Amino acid sequence: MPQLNGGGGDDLGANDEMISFKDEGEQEEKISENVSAERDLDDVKSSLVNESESSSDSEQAERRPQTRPDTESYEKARDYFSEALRRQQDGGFFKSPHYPGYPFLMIPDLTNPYLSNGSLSPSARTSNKVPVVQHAHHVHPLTPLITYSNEHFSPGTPPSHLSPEILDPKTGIPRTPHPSELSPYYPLSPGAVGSIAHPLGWLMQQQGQPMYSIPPGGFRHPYPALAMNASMSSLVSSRFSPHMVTPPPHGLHQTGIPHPAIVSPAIKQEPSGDMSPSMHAKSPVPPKKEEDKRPHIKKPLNAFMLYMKEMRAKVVAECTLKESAAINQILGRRWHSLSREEQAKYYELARKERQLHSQLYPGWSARDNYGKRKKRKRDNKPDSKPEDFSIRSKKQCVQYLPSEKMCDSPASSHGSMLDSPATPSAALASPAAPAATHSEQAQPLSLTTKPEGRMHHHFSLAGKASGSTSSSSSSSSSSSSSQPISIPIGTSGSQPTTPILTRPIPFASLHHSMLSPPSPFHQAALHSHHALFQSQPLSLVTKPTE
DNA sequence: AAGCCTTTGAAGTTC
DNA sequence: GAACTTCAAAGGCTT
Repeated sequence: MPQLNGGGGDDLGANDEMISFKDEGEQEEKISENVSAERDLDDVKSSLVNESESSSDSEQAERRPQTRPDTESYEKARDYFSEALRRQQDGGFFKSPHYPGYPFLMIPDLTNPYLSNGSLSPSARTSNKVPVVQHAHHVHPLTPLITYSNEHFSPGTPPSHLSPEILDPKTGIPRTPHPSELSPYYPLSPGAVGSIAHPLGWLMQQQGQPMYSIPPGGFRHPYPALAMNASMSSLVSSRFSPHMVTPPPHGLHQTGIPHPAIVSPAIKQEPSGDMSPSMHAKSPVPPKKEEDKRPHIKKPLNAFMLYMKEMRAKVVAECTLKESAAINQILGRRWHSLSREEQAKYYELARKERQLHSQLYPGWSARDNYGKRKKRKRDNKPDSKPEDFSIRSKKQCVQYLPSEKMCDSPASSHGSMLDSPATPSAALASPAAPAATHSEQAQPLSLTTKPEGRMHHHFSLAGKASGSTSSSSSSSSSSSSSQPISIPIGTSGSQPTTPILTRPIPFASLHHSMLSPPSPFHQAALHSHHALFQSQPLSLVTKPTE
């Protein structure tokens, strides 16, 4: 699969673009971004502090220790990360790649690829926690889009693009590199497969982790029948394991390489790490098991998810905050503050992901996962009135921004929309994907339309939707998603914060601005606007701005 | 142990 | 077709 390294195809261009290093200006941007991140963090932190303050002292006493266990390792990792950052800023050897983490160059994933499915390690959750910072710690600063090009890897291995075949570390037999080896995004499961020299093997070894194995005889493309172009193969390498593709009649799939997008329910129940690798290698899906036992094929990640995956470690490394919810808020804001070009890259990646996913799992549909996740029922009164919201939600919201600022709020919304890969570039971002779906077409604009829609949802929630028990969760999520700037305070339980609010962003104007590329002036204004916003605390909303 | 929280986006379902 | 819902990641927190 030589093309993995840029064998050509339209992907290459995109990949090249994506793996290109940032220039000086971008470096500066990064730095300032870090600064703004600090502010973001401060915002969130302050909200957390407030939250803590609302809690009893004893609660705080109990909580703090809980967040300390990793402190030491975290500090170390942080130091390491800082060092890496410093190097980046020095413009030296370690320069920040455009997509430091993408595709999915998350070390934790490496060590626990599909840990989530429990196939490899004792506890996905546990194993995932500590390394949060280890991303920074172990992600080689020179590892950009591995998926698209692994040439940045393997300090000790010759770049595969130099030779289509690589030697099997075990057998010494030349073989074609398996996609999985090329991209750590979807790291192989050490337990599932023996030990192959992963491009990040040096890292793995560094951690004392087992290397990935390959089946005797080396790798072969598991799905020869699967038509794949260069772009696909590159993605396949990272994200979608062939497992779920039409089951190979003769077991080529028996490489047993777990795919990140696949989670076997059965396996999930089996957290023990003593599961024999062969078990996975043989057949991830017991023939007898049916529907419910079918491996769970995850949805392809959307642009934001890709962005989050890549940036999470960075944000986490920048602060001591580890709560994903808080981190996600920051990331959400950052996402909106990204330039449309930057977002466009992620949209493009997401588009490819979807494309690849659809080709790998032709029969798969999001419907397959629909309603599978068990939701804890909450005691929201089905017949609660809209007003009940404020009453029901014990959490309070802090107003972070002057009310008038809320209007253009920013960073999150306003700016984002303007900066987001709006149409024109949207075309660039998610260009007429082959068979572009309606959703795809609306994709870049969704940023704009969503808030409105959700607002709707929110209001209706109070009225109609509130009736559904399951809606509580989603509603909370939805409502809050429409106002990422609102942070709940107070802890009383997990009652969803239902800050209703929203950013009164004139849809029409937003839409308009999205339809027409921002002028340089506009851009400049936006940037200053972002700067302003970012220097401001989160804005709040406790009540629906009906 | 399972689910919540939190984010955006895609795609599902419902009306 | 609009509105609403679910899931994707992640990890601390809650139930």
